[in-house]
Amino acid sequence: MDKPRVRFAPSPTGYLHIGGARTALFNWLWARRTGGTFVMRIEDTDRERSTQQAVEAIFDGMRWLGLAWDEGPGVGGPHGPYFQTERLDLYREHAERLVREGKAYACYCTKEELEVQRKQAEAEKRQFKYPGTCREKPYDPSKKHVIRFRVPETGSTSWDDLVKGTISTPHETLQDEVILRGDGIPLYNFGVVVDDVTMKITLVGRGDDHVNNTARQILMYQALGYEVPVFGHFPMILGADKTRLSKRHGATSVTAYRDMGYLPEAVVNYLVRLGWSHGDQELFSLEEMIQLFDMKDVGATAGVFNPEKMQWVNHEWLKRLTPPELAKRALPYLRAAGLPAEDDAKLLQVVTVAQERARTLADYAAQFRYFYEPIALDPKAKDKFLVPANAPLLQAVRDGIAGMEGLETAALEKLFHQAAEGRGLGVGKVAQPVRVALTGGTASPGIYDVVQILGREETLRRLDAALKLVG
RNA sequence: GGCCCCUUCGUCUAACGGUUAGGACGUCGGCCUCUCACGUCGAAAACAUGGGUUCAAAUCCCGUAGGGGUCACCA
Repeated sequence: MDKPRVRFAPSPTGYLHIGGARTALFNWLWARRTGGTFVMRIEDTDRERSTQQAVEAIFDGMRWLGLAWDEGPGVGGPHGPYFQTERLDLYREHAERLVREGKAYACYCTKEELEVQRKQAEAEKRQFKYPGTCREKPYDPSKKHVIRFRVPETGSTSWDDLVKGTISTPHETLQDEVILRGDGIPLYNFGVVVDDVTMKITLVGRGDDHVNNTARQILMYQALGYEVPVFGHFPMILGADKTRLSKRHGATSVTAYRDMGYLPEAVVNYLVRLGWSHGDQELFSLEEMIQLFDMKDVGATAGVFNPEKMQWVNHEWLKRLTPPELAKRALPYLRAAGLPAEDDAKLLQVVTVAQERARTLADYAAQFRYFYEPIALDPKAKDKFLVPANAPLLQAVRDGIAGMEGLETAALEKLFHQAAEGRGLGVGKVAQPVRVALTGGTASPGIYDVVQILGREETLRRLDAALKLVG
């Protein structure tokens, strides 16, 4: 059997969104898994809404996720061009052939005429369906016309959907739809069929919302005399209110998650688990997914996008990075937050302590500003811990650090313990005031780590400032 | 409204006729501990509903309800 050929065919009307990314991912995984080919095609026939900017945004998102295409824009391939607007001749040829064979016909009805009929049907509470007005009229290319596809009036078309099983569509619910507009631009269903045929696509994996297009497309394949591919329809991704995921549910573009400090590994991992699973396993590398993914394991039910779980997945991936790798990835986020971070030993220390504490790379900047900037003293923390009673403790720590050779953990530990025990206190009683003095708040990484990252000079400066404040 | 699809903890899901219905996120509690987090232990939490079929149904069939999708010279 030939290797599968799959495709991702977005319309460049906006950024790459979560749902599109998952569709792309499933197709990509299948291609990688089977040694097949992943084709990228841009469906830009809606000239009003398609933009070059959106094309770039989609490519950008795909590249970030690590989903490279084997054929398509940029990489070329034997079945191009890969933009529909560059394939207009192909659609016309196919449409004309259908007209010649009587499987399609020219329709001279105007939009206005049809609109009147549609209104009429609506008024009579009737389902509007193109009545076949031009079905038997002779072909006159000199008159303004569109091409309509002739659909059987009875019977039904069914197919064995890879994820949903057998689906059947009665022909009476279909109509003679327009496949080619007067200006030669194909309509969606026709463009898809001609392209999938000429690009030799063997498996069409796409969103659930295309189920109702499938029978008409199959009818077109048959009219054209081409082999029908296998179809698989992935369930929708929903928002918390169980309606289709959209902007009002929050961020929906994959690049928004990049900007929020998510790792592509995590986004892909989360997305693959939305509609697919492998036993109890939650974490998958791209390599593991490729090995384990199977279209047959894709579930049939729509899934709610859960930002909390994606954050958890992100944290898991963050925890798996080595500190140098983490530093490299975190640096741009610290910079973006206006922090004077460098790719140096200090950054390595910061990301190491942040690794278990922050769930996104953006959190590294948000939560650990005080390693790079003067502290923002939390008033409540100040009132509770920077009080005269704690002055001797702060002083003891300050003097101890001032007199230390280095800042080894063991030495710091000894200092804090002595300061506490000498007064019959627990270490926490010392650590908290110091923590407030050094970080401005009551929650931070281990206090010895904080001292080491800040360094002796800065630690002493902050302790002195706190002592002054205490009075 | 017509047609199509879907229905297991709040959420993602496992189960492929026989399980105390499992795991994960989230939530709550214990432990660990210099705070936070991590880790760890534990708890609460689901088969939409009514009929069949079967010795046996979350699993198969039918109905009902609920949800989603789609009905363009958009994609």
